Amino acid sequence: MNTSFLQKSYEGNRSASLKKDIIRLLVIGGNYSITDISKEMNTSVPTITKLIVELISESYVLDFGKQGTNGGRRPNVYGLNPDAGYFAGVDISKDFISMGVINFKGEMNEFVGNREFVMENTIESLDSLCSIINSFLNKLSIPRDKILSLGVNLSGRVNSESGYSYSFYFLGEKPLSMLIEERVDCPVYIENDSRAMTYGEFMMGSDSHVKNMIFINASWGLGIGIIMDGRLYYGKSGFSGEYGHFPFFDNEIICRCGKRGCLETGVSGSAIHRMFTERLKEGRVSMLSGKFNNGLEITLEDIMDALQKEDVLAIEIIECVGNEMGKAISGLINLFNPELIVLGGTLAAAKEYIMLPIRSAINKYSLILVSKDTKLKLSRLGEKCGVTGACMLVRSKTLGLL
Amino acid sequence: MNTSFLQKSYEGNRSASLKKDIIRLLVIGGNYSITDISKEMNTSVPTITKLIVELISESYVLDFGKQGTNGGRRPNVYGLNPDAGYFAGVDISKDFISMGVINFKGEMNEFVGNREFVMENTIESLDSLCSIINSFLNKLSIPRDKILSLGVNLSGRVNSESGYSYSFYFLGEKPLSMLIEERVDCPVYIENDSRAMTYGEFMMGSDSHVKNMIFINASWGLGIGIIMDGRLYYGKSGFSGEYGHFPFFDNEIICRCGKRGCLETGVSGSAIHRMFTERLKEGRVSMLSGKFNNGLEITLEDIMDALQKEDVLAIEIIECVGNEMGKAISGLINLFNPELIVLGGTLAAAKEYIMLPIRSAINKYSLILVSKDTKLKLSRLGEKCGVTGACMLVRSKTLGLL
DNA sequence: ACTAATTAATAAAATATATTATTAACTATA
DNA sequence: TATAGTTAATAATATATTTTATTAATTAGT
Repeated sequence: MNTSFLQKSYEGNRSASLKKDIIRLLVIGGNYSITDISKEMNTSVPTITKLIVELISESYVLDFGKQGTNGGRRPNVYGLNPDAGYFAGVDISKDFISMGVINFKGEMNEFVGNREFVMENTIESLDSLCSIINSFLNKLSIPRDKILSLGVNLSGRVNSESGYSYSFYFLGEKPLSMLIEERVDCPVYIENDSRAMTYGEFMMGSDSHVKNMIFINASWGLGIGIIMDGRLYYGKSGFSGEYGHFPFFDNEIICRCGKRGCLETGVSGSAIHRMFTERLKEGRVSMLSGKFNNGLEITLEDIMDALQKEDVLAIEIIECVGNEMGKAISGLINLFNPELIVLGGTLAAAKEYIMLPIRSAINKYSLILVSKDTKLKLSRLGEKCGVTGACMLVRSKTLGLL
Repeated sequence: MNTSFLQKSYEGNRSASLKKDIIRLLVIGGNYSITDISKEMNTSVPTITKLIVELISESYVLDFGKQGTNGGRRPNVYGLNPDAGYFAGVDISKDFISMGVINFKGEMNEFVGNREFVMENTIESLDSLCSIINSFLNKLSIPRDKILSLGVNLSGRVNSESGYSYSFYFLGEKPLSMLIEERVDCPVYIENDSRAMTYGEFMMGSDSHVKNMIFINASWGLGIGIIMDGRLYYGKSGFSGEYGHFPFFDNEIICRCGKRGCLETGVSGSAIHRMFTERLKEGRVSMLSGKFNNGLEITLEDIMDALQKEDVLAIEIIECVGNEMGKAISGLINLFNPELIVLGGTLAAAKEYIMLPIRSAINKYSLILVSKDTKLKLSRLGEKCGVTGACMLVRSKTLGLL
């Protein structure tokens, strides 16, 4: 009878579906009084009262006691029980992984950023990834069985529904999510990195009322995430947002996808890296010239560091890339008429060095009437964006809130 | 008590909201038995029975009697009453207007295609437009008060919520929808032409299960419409879909929007028209050379006619434009991972002449994994697309089904 | 400190909806 | 053409939900 709203099929079970709606409300809006929930959900106070009592007895919800008010009897406010369960997230990028855990309320309890890890398309690499995840989870003060699920971000084509990753860790028959599940012994959802970051920024961003936003993940590659009418957009197989492979340039640079002219070949961390080393080869000077001339590998992180130290070559290249990115963003504005565009990923660390040329290109290339609707911001979450998104998204998936 | 589900606010009125859901179901799926509706809506048979009886007494719904079955008692099937009301639609393009009327069931009763009309940004032009609409509506066999609303398609930036059109008929203080309403004495909704066409194709297309589709309106300009998760996408102010002004080319052609490099300058009817006349000026021959050399104006329609007659220059230019369009469509595929892309508008009449280069460019420029999800089709509705969309959309808006 | 006004929470009554049982209408098959 | 099996529609009953009334807790003003 008193089945958890998480379990079973609740098709046509109004009570369970209302409970889910309450959880959704608390996830998005924090704490609420019964009267507020009742108004928000167009459902009577006695019904909400009954459901809240049940949710408390199931320990998903806590009574946080009386709240201050502007006249009248003070209501009790209710919110999610932080300890009802935890959700872990892993963000895998080109050379690093980051991991974290959020509680039921969505607060991040643990975070490990940018641990070095080189991904290879082998079972061994997957084993090693999973043992890193396992040791992270075991070191937590949270009992292992309280971690309800794990979200894993990967770049490239990821079908989070089927659990298959096609660009990385495409290791044959079984879906990747199942392979990881077998190794970490906990439900696993995989997701495209840009989409997860988008969700993180959407849920944690200051503009929580925003219903139409585009997140730009400008890292080694370039991907975007799309929130439309308040929902994360996937597309037919979850491959939406591959803006990096938009045929944007008339150049002869071969993209890692095999095609040429991709936006990514001119607008991305890899593009900056290529341009920068090309210039060094041509004899341009930079504070990285020494390292380069000693035959050492220049990384994208080196370039971003140099930028912070006002390296002229880095500034110049970022400006150039920013201009093209602004042009590309103009296209998105004309296409989506979004309320908000958030720039995130590695390149977002360039802050105003990249935002300035972007803004000026938007003025140049987008329809003014359309672009004046659109706010452009830097990611609030920074390097935690990927993990936050992974955690938030896996919570929503687990609770069935999407 | 027995308030029509169309009127008043039905916030928190379950009965009215269920009625709307039934209407929505019948709009999308045609006729249903009570059992089917009950299953589809997760609501009990007695409840649905009660609501259907009410809807019949309100004359929105008709009992179409017994249906054949595969064993067991035959159910009565119910569907929309065609005569419950009518919806008119007007599609205004560069040089023509088309008008039509659908009944409550969505069947087109009347259609007048491509009546010549030159739109100007003046009150006089608007007066003349409205008198054309009025005489069309008055000539119908349908009593005027049975026409519940009128949908008007315009190209350019249209905010259908506020009723303002910013690109055409931007005539000052009052919203355009109100100006037309005053002249035709019937509720008016204005809409962007590409979006309306998209909705028409979405509702009438063969692939009715498709939840993610992109419609490409390739006419004098180039616009797209977006259906995501089964819903028509508007964006913040309803300006989404302005793909024609995506900064796509590195050319020096000034677009009608004032910017340069817009996709429209290379992929659109106007681009074909420009290229064609340029070639004629350069001395290239075509079956239109005679007309051109006599100093007569060559229209886009002339070129499309010549194409049908296998004019080599027309074929050549269409092929070239098709290739660029395919490149542009590849970008959309990578971005949206849609299930279906429909090509409509004037250029769709070029059929395989344009589809072939488009398909080949998609193979060249899109990610195979993504594009193999996507079917590409020509519009089923052809020249009726705009009016059909206007009618279907204004029905949905009036019935509150969006 | 008392009173009126305001809002919250609970209880009782009324209404709405769903479940189950029953009857009806039909198909397929012996 | 009878009969078992199947599905639909209706009736009766049970359950769920809302509405209204009542009580509780609080603030602001006198």
